[in-house]
Amino acid sequence: MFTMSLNKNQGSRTVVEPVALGSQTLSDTELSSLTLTHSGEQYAANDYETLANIEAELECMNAEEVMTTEEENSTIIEVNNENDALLSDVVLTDGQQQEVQTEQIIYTTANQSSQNLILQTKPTLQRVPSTTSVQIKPNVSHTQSQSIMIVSPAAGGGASQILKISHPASASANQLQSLAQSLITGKSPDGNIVQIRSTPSNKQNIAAKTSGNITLGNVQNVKTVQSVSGKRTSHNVQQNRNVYTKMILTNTQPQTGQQVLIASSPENQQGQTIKFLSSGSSNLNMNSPTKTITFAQAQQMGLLPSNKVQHILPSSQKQTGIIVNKLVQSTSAQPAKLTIVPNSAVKSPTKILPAPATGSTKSGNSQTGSLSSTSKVMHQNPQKVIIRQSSLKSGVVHNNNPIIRIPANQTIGTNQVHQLQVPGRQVQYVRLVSTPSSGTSNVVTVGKTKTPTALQTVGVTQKISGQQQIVKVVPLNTGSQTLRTVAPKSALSGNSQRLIIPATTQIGNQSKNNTVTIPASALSQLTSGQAVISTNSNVGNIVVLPAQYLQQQTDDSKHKSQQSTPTLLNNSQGLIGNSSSLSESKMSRSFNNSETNGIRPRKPCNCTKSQCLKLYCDCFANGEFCHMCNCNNCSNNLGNEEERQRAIKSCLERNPNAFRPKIGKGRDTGEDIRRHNKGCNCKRSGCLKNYCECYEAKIPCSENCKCVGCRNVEESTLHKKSLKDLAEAVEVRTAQLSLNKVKMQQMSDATFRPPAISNTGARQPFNFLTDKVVEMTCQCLMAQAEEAERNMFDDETSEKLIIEEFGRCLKEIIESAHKAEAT
DNA sequence: GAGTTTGAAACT
DNA sequence: CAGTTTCAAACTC
Repeated sequence: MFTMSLNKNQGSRTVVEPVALGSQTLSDTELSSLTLTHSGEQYAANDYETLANIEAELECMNAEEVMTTEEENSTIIEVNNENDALLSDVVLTDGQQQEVQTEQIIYTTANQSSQNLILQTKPTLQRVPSTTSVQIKPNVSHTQSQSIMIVSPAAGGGASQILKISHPASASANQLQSLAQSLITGKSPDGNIVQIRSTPSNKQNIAAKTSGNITLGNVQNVKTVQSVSGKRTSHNVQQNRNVYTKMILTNTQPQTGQQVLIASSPENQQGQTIKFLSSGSSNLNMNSPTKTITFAQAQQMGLLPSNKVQHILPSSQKQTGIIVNKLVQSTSAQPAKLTIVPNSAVKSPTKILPAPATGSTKSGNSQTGSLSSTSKVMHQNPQKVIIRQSSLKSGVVHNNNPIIRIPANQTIGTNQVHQLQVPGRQVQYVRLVSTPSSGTSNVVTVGKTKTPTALQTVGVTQKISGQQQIVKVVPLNTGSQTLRTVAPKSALSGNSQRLIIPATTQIGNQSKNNTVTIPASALSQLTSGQAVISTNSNVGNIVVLPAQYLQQQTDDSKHKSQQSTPTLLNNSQGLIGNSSSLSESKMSRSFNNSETNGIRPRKPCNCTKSQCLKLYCDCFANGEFCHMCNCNNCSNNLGNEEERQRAIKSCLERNPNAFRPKIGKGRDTGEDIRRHNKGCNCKRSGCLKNYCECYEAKIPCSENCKCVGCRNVEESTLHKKSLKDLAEAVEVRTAQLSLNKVKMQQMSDATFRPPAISNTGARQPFNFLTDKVVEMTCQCLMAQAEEAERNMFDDETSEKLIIEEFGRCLKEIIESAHKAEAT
């Protein structure tokens, strides 16, 4: 495992920690001797430097997608808060999110056969990234190839570069760094391979000077290199063979139908990042991209801010799809696993929606991606990627959207994999499709389970390539678990295997096997005849499912879920989410347990007429597929994807922000107060019942609201408002009384009218309640209210004073009446 | 659990 | 954009 630390707060300062690569410790000087080879050719590191000198300015690929300063936080890396041990190896010190240059680093953990290191830097407000120094410490022994992946936004361009470097197991940290510095090859928007050289001024000195450090920040100098045949750029580092250097530069234009992995944060999108990694090296089994939603699609769906998305195109054009977070896989065919470690303090719900039907989705042979929102460090064969989300303010609930990362697995044929992330939403879904021809594909979904549950295993049988594979489904929960096999719901015809997996779930204890974790919400897919495909060819295919799913499976499929809901809640994986979303808040109320455990954060819907394809349906509104709901005629599932896509499109046409969280931060003041973006419109509930979305979200009504008689105000404002409300109420009441009086008078005129003068000839008291008297009375009450406000009296005292004033007014009226009568 | 109330979403 | 209708959740009994 590599360990690196990044200190954002102090600009470029590099935090270096002792690193051990595998069992070996490499000296800094080893770096200089490192050479790169490509296709049998050997290149010295300097050669690549020379290549890097080919200057061509690569326009910022995502020029239009520059981060806006409006967003304060970026959500790029998810951090697993459960596994501190895991994080211990990964040291990421990012300080304030809103700081100038924030960079995030993602790196993978090494496994036996390969080590992967992913470094990710995050673009921030400033266009010129500061230098980021990363120190890498390999401390895990390994056998074969190792890779380093560096993802960093281009300076100011918003484009992300991904550098993948495969290196020999024996490579030292310095060597790795040197590789990273020496050559970065990417793909420009026009399809050219580009090389990016960091800090050109110190090319030769980089290795020595920055020994132990990788500078990612200055990617400003992008060099375009002529397209390599096959547009693949990979280099073997000759030093111990098995070393590859690969750099992939993100491209914002998914022109060729390539799909883009999208990660976005709903509210605070500042640092949203989309990463796509594709295997460029033939030596690496990364040929197949995983299809994801296109960028435009994501934007269309409102899931992805247009100015904050970055994509990385696969280096190979053959690949029609983009592999997201695809790790370099060694030829050992070991399954790659992606682990997303959610930021500890902040849970960011993420949703993945199927791409709109209109979006072109090419699919080709690709490896299915694996998505995991959380995972523990695995020491097993599967490669792992740990993605850590930084930049979220810890302890503060945000609307920040988590990032969806999908490790590449094989997906073959026309199957499509769509990923969408809905900001502020609680559940991430990944649909993985693999064709039978592909043999195996790893589908990894991560569900996070905090509460240990009994281990249950479900076996899903499916035929792939005429061969029946069994997928073992085990509960996410860690701890000793017993597996049991459950008969698959239905045999799947080979080509259309689908899995929808909530990204928020986390991989539980997968250390022992190649396991796939499937959140409960994804189970519905299985029940509908869809199967989870295990991609691991050589290892037992294991799919981890929530325990409750097993129950569901064993039960009649008709049972829709209210039964299972409680169980689900208990075992449910924690939502990584943004507490700011309305849905989340709903969830928190209704499913407190699930909030943290959360597989199924929300209540099942009960839609009957909307087919769950309108925003009436909470599931749909949250970008989730219905699962274990009580709805009738539900079309919010993969089986009706086209229809669903149309519905999504329709909703977005009506409201481009339809799928964005309703609750966000107040922007005016910058205060960290959640508020309803649209505001409520309550009239009768006083905003004190759950009918009110503000109240439901446990936030006070704001100026955005158009509610009437609102009582859902902040404590501080309650006092003032109560007085004003009281005065207003008096005024309204007075007006009503006046109106009633008029009406009464009219009625009296028509029917019964008490004599204005009593039998004694005296004037009746009510005749003294003229409009002027009422008005004067109201003025007195208002004056009293204002005075009480000035005096800062508490509500009770103020009300008392006003009432007393009212009594005094009445008394005066009566006295006046008596006087008039007397005269 | 049926019926009512409520307000957002959808529709006109 | 306002008014009305539809819808599903919240609420009441």
